[in-house]
Amino acid sequence: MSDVDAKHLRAFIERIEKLEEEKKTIADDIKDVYAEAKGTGYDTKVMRKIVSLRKQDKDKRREEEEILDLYLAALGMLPG
Amino acid sequence: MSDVDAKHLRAFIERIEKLEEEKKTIADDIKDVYAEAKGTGYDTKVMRKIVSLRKQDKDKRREEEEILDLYLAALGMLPG
Amino acid sequence: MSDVDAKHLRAFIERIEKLEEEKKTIADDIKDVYAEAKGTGYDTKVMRKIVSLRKQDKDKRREEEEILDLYLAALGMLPG
Amino acid sequence: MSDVDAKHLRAFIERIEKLEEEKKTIADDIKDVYAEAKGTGYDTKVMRKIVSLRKQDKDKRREEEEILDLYLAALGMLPG
DNA sequence: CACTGGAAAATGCCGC
DNA sequence: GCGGCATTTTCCAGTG
Repeated sequence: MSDVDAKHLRAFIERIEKLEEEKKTIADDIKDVYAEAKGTGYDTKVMRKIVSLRKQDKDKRREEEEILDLYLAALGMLPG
Repeated sequence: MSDVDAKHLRAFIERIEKLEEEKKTIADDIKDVYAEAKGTGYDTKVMRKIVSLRKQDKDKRREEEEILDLYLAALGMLPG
Repeated sequence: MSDVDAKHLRAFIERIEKLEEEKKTIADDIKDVYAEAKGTGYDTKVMRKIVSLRKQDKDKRREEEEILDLYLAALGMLPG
Repeated sequence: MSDVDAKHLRAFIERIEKLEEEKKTIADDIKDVYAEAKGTGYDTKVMRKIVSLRKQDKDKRREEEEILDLYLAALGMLPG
């Protein structure tokens, strides 16, 4: 591997590591919020379940749009 | 649960969801970097290994510093 | 490890391997059904999406029941 | 899509869902065996490794037999 | 501190 | 043959 390649690879690695750090920071922030909520008396287990259910709603809606696109594409490709 | 509580809980949930979204954005960015690296010919599996190893190094170093601090603290030699 | 232990472990491993085989058989059956459907003109991508959405429905319903239990438990209303 | 087609599609979907359920049942059975093994003191991580290695062996042996068959066929020495 | 449940990573599969 | 996608497996934090 040439020096140039090595530099290139190193740049990629460093970009990733920087992003990973940012991601970790946010993950810690999330933990903090749960901890704060717990500190004011909320049940984190319930909270996590709520967050999870709401996420499922979003995901499902997104997928329903996808399948609609699939249907439309299928209809657009019919000979008639 | 009173209205005030409900509002409070809702605020926590929304903070979490916002953070989760940010986290997802960054995770996607990381994927993009890997994809870009792959597009220029790098093996992402190897790259992931490198990132992982370097992370272990970092964690190890951090841990060693913590232990050192513990020793220093025990000896009453820490400025704090 | 004693001979008895070795036998015991071996028995566990073999039970697992047998089950894994059965699982693979069923996975292959599923593939066959998709292939058959494709052969009669259906779009497998659409089919997979349908199956996936219906599965989400089921999962979500199950989770909603779980969170209901959590609520009831929190209110001290669960016979547990 | 005609009613007949709809019925046909529905039948395919239901066959798949039934098989998926069976697959899930077996997957759960496997989990149970691991749990039982764990309960009697075995390290499931090690067990998983063993199962995985043995699977690789099996796959490798199968592949080698296939290659052998190819050779034999090329030489006109296969009974089929 | 062991266990469960959820996130992340790795693998395999399908369609193009 | 490859890229994207889904499944599976692995890992880790949170909980009791």
